[in-house]
Amino acid sequence: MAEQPAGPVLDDQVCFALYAASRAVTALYRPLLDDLGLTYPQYLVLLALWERDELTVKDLGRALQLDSGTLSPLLKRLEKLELVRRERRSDDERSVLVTLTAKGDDLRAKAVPLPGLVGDAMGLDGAGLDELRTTLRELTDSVNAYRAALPQ
Amino acid sequence: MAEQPAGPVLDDQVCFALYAASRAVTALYRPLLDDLGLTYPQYLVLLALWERDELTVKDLGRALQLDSGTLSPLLKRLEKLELVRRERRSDDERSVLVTLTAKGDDLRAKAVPLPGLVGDAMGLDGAGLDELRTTLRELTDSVNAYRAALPQ
DNA sequence: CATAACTGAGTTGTGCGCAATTTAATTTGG
DNA sequence: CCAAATTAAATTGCGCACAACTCAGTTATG
Repeated sequence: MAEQPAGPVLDDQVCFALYAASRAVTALYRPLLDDLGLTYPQYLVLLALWERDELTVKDLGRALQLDSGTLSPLLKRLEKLELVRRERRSDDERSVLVTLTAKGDDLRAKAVPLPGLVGDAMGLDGAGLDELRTTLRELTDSVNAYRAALPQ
Repeated sequence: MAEQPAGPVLDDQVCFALYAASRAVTALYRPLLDDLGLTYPQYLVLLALWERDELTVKDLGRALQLDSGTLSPLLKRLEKLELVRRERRSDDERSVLVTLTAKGDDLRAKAVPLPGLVGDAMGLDGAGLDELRTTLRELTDSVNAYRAALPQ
């Protein structure tokens, strides 16, 4: 019998592998996004807006799984960078519509090469990436369903 | 031909799937760790210490891929909770040895059920978890090698 | 129509992550 | 042996994440 620590082991944990992988990928994006003057979460917000201009803070929160406590200050910074505009909806003054400025729209072209570069660095072929993305999405859905079932 | 946004799409990105999965798993751990009075990164530090007491800050940084800017204040909080002790090494006063207190050691027993619970919530069987962990570790290594090759 | 319930943003406070800098201790080279 | 280079922690500053709370606007109900 091998020695066996009387508890969980760091390197056995899928949760740690996820945590480490996520931070490694973000760290790879960092110098690339620096050239665009963006952080990684800001880049994700712009990804959502490039896909469809005119999203409310609530829409962005649903797409990125982030709440207003994270998004409100982040969007203020993007507004200060003149990449997005924020305005209350006239038909429902509770909602804030976020739209791209011309400057924000222009940034899209500079972002096009990023996913390819990062995909290469991951050391997986197209099929491997597809499979990993599918597995991760199923895992996320499963975990979130489990979470929703737990609390009061 | 379907419409195609002239740029990267959020839901196509493996990087976003990683980011979302990592946060979902951390969020599942949160209420469980609340019962132990720990945050997720604090739990990771204790995982490393349960495996082998007596690690320097540098050792912990290597194991968790975190720098002293993150670890120093985190370890101070663990010390204030009386879960770890910190002391300079007598043979090299630059290094700080982190060791478990009895209270920190006792917490291990309460942490034993956590990985099983979280594994269940992920909706993967043992083989699926093994494969995912292997894929993620290879991805992390590949990305970090790529990063090391880039800068000055 | 009044008021209670709900909804969407924003604010506050805490704890990461990480770059950049500082300080002290050790090692190396001349 | 001493100055320069290296190393290990700690500190500072910024931007997330997220819980808890506030506030204004909207909807539902009696």
